[in-house]
This record gives sequence, C-alpha cells and structure tokens, in this order.
Amino acid sequence: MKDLNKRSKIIAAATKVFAKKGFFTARISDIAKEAKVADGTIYLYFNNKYDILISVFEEEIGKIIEQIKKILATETDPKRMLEMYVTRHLQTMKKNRNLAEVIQIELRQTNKLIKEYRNTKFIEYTDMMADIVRLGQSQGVFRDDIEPDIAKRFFFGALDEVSRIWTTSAEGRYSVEEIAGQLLQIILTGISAPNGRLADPDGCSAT
Amino acid sequence: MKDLNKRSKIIAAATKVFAKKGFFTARISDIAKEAKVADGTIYLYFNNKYDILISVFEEEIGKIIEQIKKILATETDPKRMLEMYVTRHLQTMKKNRNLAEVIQIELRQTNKLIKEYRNTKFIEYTDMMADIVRLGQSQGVFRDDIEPDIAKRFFFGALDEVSRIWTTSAEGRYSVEEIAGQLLQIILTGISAPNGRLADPDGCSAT
DNA sequence: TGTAACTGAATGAATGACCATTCATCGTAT
DNA sequence: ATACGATGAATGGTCATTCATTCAGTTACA
Repeated sequence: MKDLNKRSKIIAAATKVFAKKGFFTARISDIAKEAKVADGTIYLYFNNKYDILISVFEEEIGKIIEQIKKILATETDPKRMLEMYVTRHLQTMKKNRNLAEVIQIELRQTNKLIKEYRNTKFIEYTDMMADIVRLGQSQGVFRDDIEPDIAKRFFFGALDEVSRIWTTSAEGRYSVEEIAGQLLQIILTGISAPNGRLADPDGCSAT
Repeated sequence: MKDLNKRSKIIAAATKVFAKKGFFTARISDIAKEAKVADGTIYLYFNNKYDILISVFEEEIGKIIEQIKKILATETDPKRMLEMYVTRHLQTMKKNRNLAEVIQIELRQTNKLIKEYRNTKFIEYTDMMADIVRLGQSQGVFRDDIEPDIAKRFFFGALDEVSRIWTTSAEGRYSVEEIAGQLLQIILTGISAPNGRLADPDGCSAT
C-alpha cells in the first residue's frame, strides 16, 4: 500500500533538513534518514530533489495561505485585516521555524533554480496584502498616495526579516505580541488616511 | 607581476555569475570564463569557492558601507539621516543589480554555509539604522515606544524586499525617487513622535 | 648587445570525491 | 503464487581542486 502518510513524512523530514543545511548541501540520504526510509523510497514519491523542494512550498505554504484566507474572510475592516495578517504570519513563523527558514532562504532561490516554476501560491499570498491596502483605500481608511504593489513588498519584507529574529538565535526573547504590536504601530500610523472619514473610531487600532 | 587588478576582475566576474546562477550552481569554470582567466588562476587569488563568495561580501558591501557612513556623517537630523540611508540604499541596489541579487539571496545562506564566518560588515550596516532610531528618540523626534533593534530589521527587510522590484524584472518601471518617497512616507509618519513636525496625522498617540 | 639561467604567474587537462538517481532484489500482503 | 512497495548497493555524471608544464619577463654575465 503506497502510503500517503509516508509522503507527508518525507516532506516533513525534507523541511527539517532543508532548513538546517539548505537545499544544496542537504543530501537525499539525509532526508531519507530523517524520514526513516530508504534513499530509493523517496523516488517512489518524488521525481527528483527539486520536486521535493517544490512540494514543500506547495503543500506547506498552501496550508498557511488557506488558514489566513479563512481568517480574513471573517473580517471586513481593513485595519483589522492587516492586524490579523501580520499577527498570524508571525505566529506561524515563530511556531514553525523550519518552514520559516525554508521560506526565507530557499524560496528566493527557487526562481533561479527552476525556471519553469512560478511560485503562484506565494504570489497569491503577498497579493492578499495588496488587496487589503486597496480595500482600505477605497474606504478612505488608508492614504491614497500609497501604491499597493509597493506596499505589499514593503510589508512582506518587513515581516519576513523581523521574523528572522526567531531563527537567528540571539534575540529569541521577543514575543509575537510585542513584535506584532511594534510593526502594526508603524504600519497603521504610517498608512492611515490623514482624516479618514471611516477611520477606526478611536483612531488607534494598533495592538 | 601578480596583478591586484586581476583579483578585482575575478570578484566582479564572480558577482555577476553568482547573481545569475546562485552560489551552488555557479561553476568555477563559469567564473573563470567570465573573468577571461584559466580555472586554475582563480586559485592563485582565492583559497576556494567559499572564499570567493566571502570576498564579494567583504569588499563590495564594504565599499557601500563606507559610502553611506561618509554621507551620514554630514548630517545630524535623524529624519534626514533616515532619508539618506533609504535613498542611498535603493540607488545602489538599482544601479548594481548583480550585487543586489547576491546580497538578497546568498547573504542569507552564508551563515549556514560557512559556520565560522560572521558577517560583521553586514551587521554593522543594519546597526547603523538602529543607531539613527536611537538618536531620533533621544532628541524626542521619534517615538519612544519603538525598539530600535526591531525597527532596524523592519526597515532593512522592507528595503531589501522592495528593491527586488528591480531584480525580478516585471515592474522595473518604478523610479528610486518614487519608491523612496513611498517608503519614507510610511516610515517617517509611522515612527515620528506625536508632536514632531511630521506628527501622526490624526493625533493618535497609541500606548 | 646577445644569450643563458632563473623566477613565478598562468594554464588547463587530469584527478578524485561526492551524491543524485537507478534497478535488481527482497519481503509482505492478499 | 502474484503483485507491488521498499530497499540500498552500484552507477555515472558533475565539478572543485591540483599540479606538471608553458610562457613572459628579469637578471647575470660575456
């Protein structure tokens, strides 16, 4: 019985190994050992090493996206949506450090490695942020003079680099709430419309 | 005559090749060909492949740091300093795309590759931003409730990801001024002290 | 000045290590 | 007995690195 469970086990192992050693220095035999499986078994579930990496993206990041989408669907206030996005992202990265490492480091290389592969899942993820900004602008809550496509990069970059606090050992002391608070402080103050007619009543939704 | 110039030629070639193919898929023979030099010649100037990568960081990034340091030294107003840092960073990244690629992608892997190597030059670079924030806080220009060590990551991450606009083809249309303007808009509004000249527009003093 | 010996940079073919991938074989469930 | 997942040793290809050799310039001496 070709075990679907075994596939997940290999993906989990690969995530761990890629996180620790990086895609190129990771050996198939490392992944096999971590998954408690023979080297050859991996090729019953994946075509090659790249295929494993792509599967990590597709399946693991896919899960995160679905979760955030579900959460955002319960909310209509753009400021709140931003809060949720930021908080959830940080929570996930802190909790799942291995995945965080793989996203942060290997994701950026992927385009270079595998020309045919456009990481649509990932683009979808960052585009959600641009959409939130647009929504806020249409409601007059966010400044009009901000380009959503620049803002999404700005925010994602900030989130991504900040969450490296937890992967690069030293300053692990900060809590998700603390960091989310700081980011939202800056972001929300920075992009709120000067006299937003529909602005958050107390004008201060951070934290 | 052992040509110092040849060393630079190899570094320049390596920067280009690493940017295009990434450290691991780049072959020494690629670099040699790009530098118009024999494979073996490279080993007269560098110990090994890693050594080339580190040299790219040390020497090329080193130059950038020196330049920004020099520029910042002419200024005492923290807001202006932030403006200068941001603008200069973006200018450099747009101008020198290959180096930008190497920094953005390979830099993050370096720790994993070469355990002994701590990229002090780079830490120095991001710490400059933390120092600017601290300076601003001591002058009462920036909010006190912002952690400089979180802010530096926030800003660097944002800058880094935003400048990928120029390396990942698609949206190369944006100008440095345009993007710097957007970032500074958000950053300065976001971190200014409630009653500074660029005070929080809706008078919100959170926390 | 001509030439013979010397120096060390440059070359690139050859070496050897490493590792992704394959496949003949094994074990187990039905 | 048959089918099929699992195994892991063997294979083959890909480079990083080495090093015997070439080559250009410099010195020494007549």
